[in-house]
Amino acid sequence: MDLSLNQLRGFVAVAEESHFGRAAERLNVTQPPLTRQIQAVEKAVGVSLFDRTGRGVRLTAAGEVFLSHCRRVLALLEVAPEASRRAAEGQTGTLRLAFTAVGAYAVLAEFLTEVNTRLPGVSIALAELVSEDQFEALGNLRVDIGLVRPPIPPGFESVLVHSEDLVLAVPVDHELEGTVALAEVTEDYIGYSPEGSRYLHDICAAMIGMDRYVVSQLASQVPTMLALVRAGFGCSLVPRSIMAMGVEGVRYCELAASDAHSVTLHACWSPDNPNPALQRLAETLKK
Amino acid sequence: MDLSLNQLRGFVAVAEESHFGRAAERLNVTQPPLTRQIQAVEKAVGVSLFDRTGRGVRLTAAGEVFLSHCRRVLALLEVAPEASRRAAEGQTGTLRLAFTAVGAYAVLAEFLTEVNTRLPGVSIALAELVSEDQFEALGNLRVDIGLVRPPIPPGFESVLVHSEDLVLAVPVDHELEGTVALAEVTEDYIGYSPEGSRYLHDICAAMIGMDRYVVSQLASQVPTMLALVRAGFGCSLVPRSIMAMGVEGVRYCELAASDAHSVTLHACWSPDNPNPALQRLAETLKK
DNA sequence: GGCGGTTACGTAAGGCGTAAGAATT
DNA sequence: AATTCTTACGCCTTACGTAACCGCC
Repeated sequence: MDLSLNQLRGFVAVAEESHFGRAAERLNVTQPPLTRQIQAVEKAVGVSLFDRTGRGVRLTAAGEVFLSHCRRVLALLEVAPEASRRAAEGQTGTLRLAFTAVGAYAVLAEFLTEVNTRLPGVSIALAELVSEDQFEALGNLRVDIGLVRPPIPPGFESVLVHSEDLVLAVPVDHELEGTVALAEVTEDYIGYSPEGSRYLHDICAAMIGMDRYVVSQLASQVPTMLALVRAGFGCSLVPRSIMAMGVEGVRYCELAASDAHSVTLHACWSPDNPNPALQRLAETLKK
Repeated sequence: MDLSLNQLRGFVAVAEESHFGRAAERLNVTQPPLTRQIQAVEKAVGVSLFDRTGRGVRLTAAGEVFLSHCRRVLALLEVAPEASRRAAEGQTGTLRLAFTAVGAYAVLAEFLTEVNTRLPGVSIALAELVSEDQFEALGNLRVDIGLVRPPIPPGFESVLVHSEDLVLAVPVDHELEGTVALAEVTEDYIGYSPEGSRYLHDICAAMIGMDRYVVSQLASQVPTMLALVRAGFGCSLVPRSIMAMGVEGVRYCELAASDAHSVTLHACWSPDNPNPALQRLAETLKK
């Protein structure tokens, strides 16, 4: 023998009314079904849940406990469909967001507040991944959306999230000042790793030329690069937003208009991803 | 249309197996019922809970949310009978305990640990009531057990919880010392209220005689009485356990054996009270 | 063509309502 | 005698299983 929700509802009604007749009226049924339901529940639970007092009934201690369980069960079932529908519409749920360390600094905070505004109620799970891993995770649906730099492989959708130009990071005691042309620079360049930061590596290499770009160190983490700049190993081209990091011992020079080059960051996702929260976000992002 | 527990169980099985066939096998049914159950659930919830992928199925975001609700519902129902049975056996639940302010000091802490030891898992709700209100509350079943002083009205069960003799509280600078006889005392006595502390009032009045007992003040709260003793309004007979309060400006004299009188405190309850925790406690107390 | 999910139909079980019964006040 | 819960019985709804059917790799 097994419990049914009807039996539970009957039990709750009788418990709240302390009276089979009134409970039956409330449920729009006759008394006999209620009697049978309560009997079945008591048999299933194994203890008596009511004291029959002659003029009405009264919950036993076991009945009190069972009642609180029933209330929670019924309340959960009450809200479950609504909660599921909200999840289906992307108004709730979880969005798994990946970003690159270098890209994160410029826009992550802003992007998070943006998402929070557009998708209130959706919680966000963060993961720092290099671009290569991001595309794999996006394809496997282990991540819903990524903040990546170009090039974006075929089969993904994306929108431009941020664009900024590059500035020249030099040691504080460097002789160059103000707006500089790349031709004026005589030092080596600290380069980006062609694996970890393919996009920035390629752009910088194109701007400078590989002959001067291949240097003592190839780094992919911007803090590491700035530390090398500070230590006098050379200078480096970094996204403007990095200036906000305020690294001691390093200052930044604007590039002449002819040398200026902007780098972009894109939000990227798989169109196959069924996460409604993503779908909702994608719709608003594409506008 | 309404949800049923069978449908929920079917949904959970399919969700966990990602496969109608395996889920059916696990539930010892054939596939068609599962199809119908899932369809009914999806219709009731109003959204699609699975993506049918051709080789198996996959939960949608809404399905994930609904699944977690179902799991909680089923888990609650799983434990509900056991929890109710434990409550019926008095192994869990709530015991409402009343006590008098004057009686509480001697034994309440000890009695609480006693109850806690005998009835682990039972939580205790405390209420301070004067004896008169206690008996009413015990009769109305608003309280399960009370710590009262005699006399105990008919229709209640009780056991002796504590017995102690009375000592004489005098101001620190009083001339009497050591063991004293009541005849040696020349001061007035601070008396107990015949309403609030009937038992102590009657005993003290009998020990001392009403002529010397009727004094400037009638108090029922022991701290008040001790304050009056300290202020020099007289002396007072108090239960020995009050000595542990360590009231400044008051000291205590033993009474001569001929004058010694013990006062008792009883745990008292209604035999009609259906609270299983009380029944269990009563059984162990009576031994 | 096989695997996996869906639809159709017959049968059996479960639950409701009406009516009559038992117990307590 | 009246109120309240319980039991008995007939009917209907619901839900299962078997069998046949679609859709996709």
